[in-house]
Amino acid sequence: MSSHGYHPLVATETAENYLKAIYALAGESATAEAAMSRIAAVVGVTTGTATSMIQKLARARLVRYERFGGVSLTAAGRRAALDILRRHRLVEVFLVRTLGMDWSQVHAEAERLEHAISPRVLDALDRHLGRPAFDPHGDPIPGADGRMREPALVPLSACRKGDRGTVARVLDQREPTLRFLRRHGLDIGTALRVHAVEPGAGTIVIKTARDAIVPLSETAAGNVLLERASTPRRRARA
Amino acid sequence: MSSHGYHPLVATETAENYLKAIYALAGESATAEAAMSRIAAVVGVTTGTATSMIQKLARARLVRYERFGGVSLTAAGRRAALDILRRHRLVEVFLVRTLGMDWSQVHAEAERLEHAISPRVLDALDRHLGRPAFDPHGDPIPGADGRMREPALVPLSACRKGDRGTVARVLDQREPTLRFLRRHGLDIGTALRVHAVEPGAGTIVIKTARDAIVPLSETAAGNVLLERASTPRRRARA
DNA sequence: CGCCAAAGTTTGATGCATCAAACTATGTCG
DNA sequence: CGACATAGTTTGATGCATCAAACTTTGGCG
Repeated sequence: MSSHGYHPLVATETAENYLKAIYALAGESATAEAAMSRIAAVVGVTTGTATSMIQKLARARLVRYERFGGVSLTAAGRRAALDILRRHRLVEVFLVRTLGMDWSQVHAEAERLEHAISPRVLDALDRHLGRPAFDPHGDPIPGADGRMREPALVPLSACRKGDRGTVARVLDQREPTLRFLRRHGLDIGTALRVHAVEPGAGTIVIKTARDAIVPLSETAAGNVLLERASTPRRRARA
Repeated sequence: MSSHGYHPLVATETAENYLKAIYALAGESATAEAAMSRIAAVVGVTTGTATSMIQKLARARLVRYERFGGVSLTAAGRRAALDILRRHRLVEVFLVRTLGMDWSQVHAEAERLEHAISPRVLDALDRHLGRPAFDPHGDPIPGADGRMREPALVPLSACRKGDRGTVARVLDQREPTLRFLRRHGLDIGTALRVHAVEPGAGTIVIKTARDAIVPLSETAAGNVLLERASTPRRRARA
């Protein structure tokens, strides 16, 4: 019951969550810094708590930190963050493809499970799923070597009337958003056309292949990334 | 990242481990009591730690406890323990059947995963696996209602020369034991015959359908449960 | 330039889970 | 019956993660 036996990259689940938050905020670039208050908000703690946790991560050489300066990931920290992201996204693929769960629910579930996946299970899962490159929301899955290609995609909010493309990625993981998109047939891989842009109303109206007309706010449209119709590529189907 | 949203039966992972330990030691019977030192040993903590944790579980009405008296599960505690057992065993079936892992490894992995499985995922998993009744070691899986049938089986150590049967359950989850059994073709469902009982050597020698002759100590044989040849029944195949 | 709000840090406290070590019941055996 | 070993409990401490609240920088603006 007690002895576990394999030594995870990072000491605790909590630390993993902080690293994931910093990665999400600062991204791939080693220079980009995350603000303490943003980290605290994403992890869901007070800024005081975040400060002391970040100081601990800095002592463990997972982040670079200077009093009143920003926070950025070290190479080791980035590796750990990508490892967590890999676990999270593979779990999402599993939940959708193998267990048949809805894409609107799997983010929260993967949040729980990602910390309990050992390298052995992760590898078996990856093999079982056929080494997928994208998760059910179109997010790319880092490889076992920590490398990840982020295809260049256009946010729907940057498109103009008449533009065509297919839904390639949805950045917003919130359940209502994803349920809304699914309800209107806007799954990953769906072809669509920008029917109208209404700056006055702050909306972008799209028309799907099934001739459904769906208006989205600019904010919502900013979270839907398109692959331009002219440049076909293979993607994971959810 | 922060908000989880579903409220588990028991507050913490640690508490779950204590309940599981008590169930393993005291079993189904409400009267049976587990000794503090045994609980501490199974969970892997000092007796002092166990005492204080048990006192907390008693306050939460999950166990019955009296100073210097034994520890037993309340109805609520037993329900929680069976729920954990269900998660553990379904995860084991998944790891073997879906991911193709070896039965000698899955116990340790399930130990990690069982705490991260939400009711929703558990249910999807159960459906995906076809609602199995036994895990890869032949242990029965409690139903969603908390009910569990433990078929009556005979330990190999209680058999006599000439007795026949099939391996139905292995109580010892340790990796070397399971690797040994598999190496000698003693999987769940394997038919065998007791070839000789050697009280002098403290061994029981069995002969498999493939004519392999395997000697086991009485202790090891006590952990291998047989289904008598005369009473066929359907079991989960690993 | 100097002040102030916003962002960040520190401090002192809490609850959880743990340990080592001091202490206390229990029951067995001479 | 009583002493003693064994099992169990208590106490005081540690480390983790957290909060609220007091405090300190920083940077922009009047």
